[in-house]
Amino acid sequence: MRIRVRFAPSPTGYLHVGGARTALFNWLFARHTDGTFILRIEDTDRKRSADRYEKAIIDDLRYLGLDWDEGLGIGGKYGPYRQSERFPLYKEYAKRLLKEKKAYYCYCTEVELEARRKEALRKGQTPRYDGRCRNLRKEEIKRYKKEGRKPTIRFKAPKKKVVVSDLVRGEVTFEADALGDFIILRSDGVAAFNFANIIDDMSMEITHVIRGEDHLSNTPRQILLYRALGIEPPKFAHISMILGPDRARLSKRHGATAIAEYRKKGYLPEALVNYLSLLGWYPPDGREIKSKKELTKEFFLDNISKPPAVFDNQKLNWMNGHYIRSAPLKRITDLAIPYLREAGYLKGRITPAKKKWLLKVIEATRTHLEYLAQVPKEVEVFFAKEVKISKEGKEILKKESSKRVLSTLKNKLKEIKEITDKNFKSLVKEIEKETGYKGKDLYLPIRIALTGKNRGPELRFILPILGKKECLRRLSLGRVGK
RNA sequence: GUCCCCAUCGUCUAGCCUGGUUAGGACACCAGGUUUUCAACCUGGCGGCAGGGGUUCAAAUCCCCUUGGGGACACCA
Repeated sequence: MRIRVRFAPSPTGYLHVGGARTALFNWLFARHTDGTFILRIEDTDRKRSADRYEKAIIDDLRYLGLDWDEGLGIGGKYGPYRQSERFPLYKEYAKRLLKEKKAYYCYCTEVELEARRKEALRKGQTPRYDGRCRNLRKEEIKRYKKEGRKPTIRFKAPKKKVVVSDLVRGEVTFEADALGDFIILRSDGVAAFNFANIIDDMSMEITHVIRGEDHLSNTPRQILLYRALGIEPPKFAHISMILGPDRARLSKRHGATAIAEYRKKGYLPEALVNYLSLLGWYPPDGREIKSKKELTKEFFLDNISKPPAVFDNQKLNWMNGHYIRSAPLKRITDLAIPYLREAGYLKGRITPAKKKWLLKVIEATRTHLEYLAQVPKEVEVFFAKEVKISKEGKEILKKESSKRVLSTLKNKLKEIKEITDKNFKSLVKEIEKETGYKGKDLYLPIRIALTGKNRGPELRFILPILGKKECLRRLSLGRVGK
């Protein structure tokens, strides 16, 4: 049988790293097994769901390159793939359970329920529905109806031990009285999560449910529902949570958690995917840098690790930097252009000559990058109109040796047509020969006079990128080099 | 509070299932090399089996307890 897995986000917020990791694991498993990856939207909470989130989630999945074979925007024979369009189906199954006496109407109001819940919590008891509406007498029902109460439908949870057989955790046993009768259809007729979820998994013939560990304790409820419907449940794999540095569940207060934020900051999809793949999974050969193709080949549910994983931004940054350095220069340059525009360094159309120049600028600076939003800061020296020299820099320029090096450089520059990658070396050699200075005495004054800073991109990049004219202009700024 | 999950360097983790390893790798950190600087890169170093009981000739590995962390207990998903 062909493997069918799904990613089923609810559109109540942006795709965050945890969701992305779940989507990725599902995707990898589907691709590894040549199965089907399905995207389904769980929007039964009409109040919190929003179209813009649905759109954003789709954008982010596309950005990560996690394409789906069936579902939203694609269709398929198991559709519709939006739960809000499947309400009749849930109702039908709820009615069936009602008829089979496996569910019942409950007339308790939200206010009553909440009060009882709080009371139980206060007393240190497990908050659980007491089943008081299980056997309502006719007159009671009449009275409630008269009061205008709209009933929910509750599932009669059998008081039996439930064993969840989990692919990553093994057999997990839940005690018989751990759960009360839970709501499957709300008073407004909309299915509750546990119900809609299993009806869809069942009717979409999902074979493996790979999801966050926070769903592990939902699973016994769902298994009970499968049993009541006489259906074999899918296989479950609960992957551990992603934590912040303080070991609390990762959330906004830990900083960036939305994939969209990482995208905006200029994280490459392959870096994000690669880093996320390492959160709770380990490649058999121990080599961590992996393309999506390799990940697909090697990913299997066996080597998923159980303990929760702390999200390490430093490692992500390192990995993103690695991909920035090893990607084709042209691609990184193209990706950097929007950031340069935003910084005001680039305006209008980019001529081929300008593009060529930009490639060099990125080549000179990419080794310093962790993410693309850092580009403007790194390339500043090439765009600055003025050269601001630090106090220490001024001290160095005051030295007799510096003055001689710079005036020689100036003269040499005037003699040549243009400074290029090729003649840079010989130019420096000539200055060295003529002045007798080398090393720091030779290079540092040039760097400072040209950029104002004593660190930055390599000089062999700086001179050709600035060009003869700009070099001479900068040398004459602030009476330097006279 | 009750139930469930988890526990190897600061972090991600390999090793655990099928006891015998100098407990391995990656990020970070430190040092050296390379480079005119920084970065990148290369080499080396620092650093860990939460604690306590068992079982066994032998325990990171199997069992129990403690501790710690996380999750769930909604007309949220």
